[in-house]
Amino acid sequence: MIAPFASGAARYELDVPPPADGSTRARVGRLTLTHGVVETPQFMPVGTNATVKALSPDDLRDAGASIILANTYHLYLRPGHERIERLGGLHRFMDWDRPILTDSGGFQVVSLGDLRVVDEDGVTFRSHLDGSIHRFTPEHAIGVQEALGSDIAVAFDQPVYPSSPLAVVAEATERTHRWAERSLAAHSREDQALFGIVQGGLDPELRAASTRFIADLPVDGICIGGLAGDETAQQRDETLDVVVPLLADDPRPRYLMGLGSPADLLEAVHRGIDLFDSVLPARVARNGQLWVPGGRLNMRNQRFLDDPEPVQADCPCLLCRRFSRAYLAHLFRAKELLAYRLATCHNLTFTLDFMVRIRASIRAGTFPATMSESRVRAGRLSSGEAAGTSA
RNA sequence: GGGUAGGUUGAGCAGGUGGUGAGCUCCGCUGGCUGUAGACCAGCCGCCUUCGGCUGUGGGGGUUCGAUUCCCUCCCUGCCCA
Repeated sequence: MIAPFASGAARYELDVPPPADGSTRARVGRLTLTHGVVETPQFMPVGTNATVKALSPDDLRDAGASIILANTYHLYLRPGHERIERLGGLHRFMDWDRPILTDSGGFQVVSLGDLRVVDEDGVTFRSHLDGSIHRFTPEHAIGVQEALGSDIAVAFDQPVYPSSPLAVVAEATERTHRWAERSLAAHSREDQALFGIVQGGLDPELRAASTRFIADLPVDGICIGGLAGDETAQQRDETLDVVVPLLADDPRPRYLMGLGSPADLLEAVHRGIDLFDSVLPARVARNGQLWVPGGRLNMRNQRFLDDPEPVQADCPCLLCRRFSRAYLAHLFRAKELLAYRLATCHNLTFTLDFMVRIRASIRAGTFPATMSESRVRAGRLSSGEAAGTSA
């Protein structure tokens, strides 16, 4: 049994450790933060601009969100972290009183592409909003996050696409390590946890080295970055099978950054991941794709125009309680704003309920077998492939 | 009734003054989206047997080797005047 982890701003306890038979690395835990408790495995909806697009805080709560993610880079540029601090901090600003994790802005180093230049000290980039020039260093990224007042800050890192050449991955990974140390040194806020990020691309040795390096730091949690990119599912699984076993006796939560499809969540929980975030359920919802047990519905398809049934009969979300598929299909065609809210409510409710069922299954000692419905959909969890047997 | 401007693929248009009109935007159809520059992007969107072929510029007729273009006539629509 792993001893609980505790720092000034975070405490992590395992309610259900992974089974001794090695059939799965899945576990249930409780992460206690300044603004509340997060049960793991858990999914964090992404609210980049201090809002989960299309939803109110009440909608988020109704969907079952216990922690959300916000973005350092975006809030620094607009409205400005100092303004948010003056206005009482991020929680008060967006009226969300549960935990918030802020991503450091490292991901934007990749996603903004040509707008930035990386050097050893930090990143110089052009604002995507007005073209003005800005600079982020590990110290600055931490300073912004402390001003925002999130429950969890994340070290400034330099992710690269998984398919990048090994030399590129190696350089970015080593720089990420130096930046993690600087992030840690710069961090001072007692009521805010700090997570470090493992990089290393798809190379097993780089990944292992990065895992050891980050795990040796006194951070409050271990992020696994650089995935959810252009890698295959198998490459992702193999990478997790390198990282997680090295953390087997580590008492801190493991956070896989950027993954969010039901199949991906299931697979990664099986391989020992505790926390997730992704824009996927919210983004695909806005684009008309609704997640239901056993598959997905594209509400733009004309077959839904006369469909009086709810999207998912047993779903407690605002959409499914009160409206038909036909109504939602109409709203999407008319580009009515309610479409985006209702669809996002549903997909986040679905995703967060999926995590509830995963936790229940782990508690019952039947994971992943009782998730068989999803298992068929995932098509990847075979009995001979149990995580622990090969690790 | 007179005058005038028009009639182009579901809608709205562009273009075309005798030498091969399938171009655009909507609408529509189908995919995609994973630490959010994303209520977005991509493909298709006359017909067929689709690396090609056929049809198509309001209807009919005429001139011509060749007509969306020139001529005649008819129909329809907007506006102005009676």
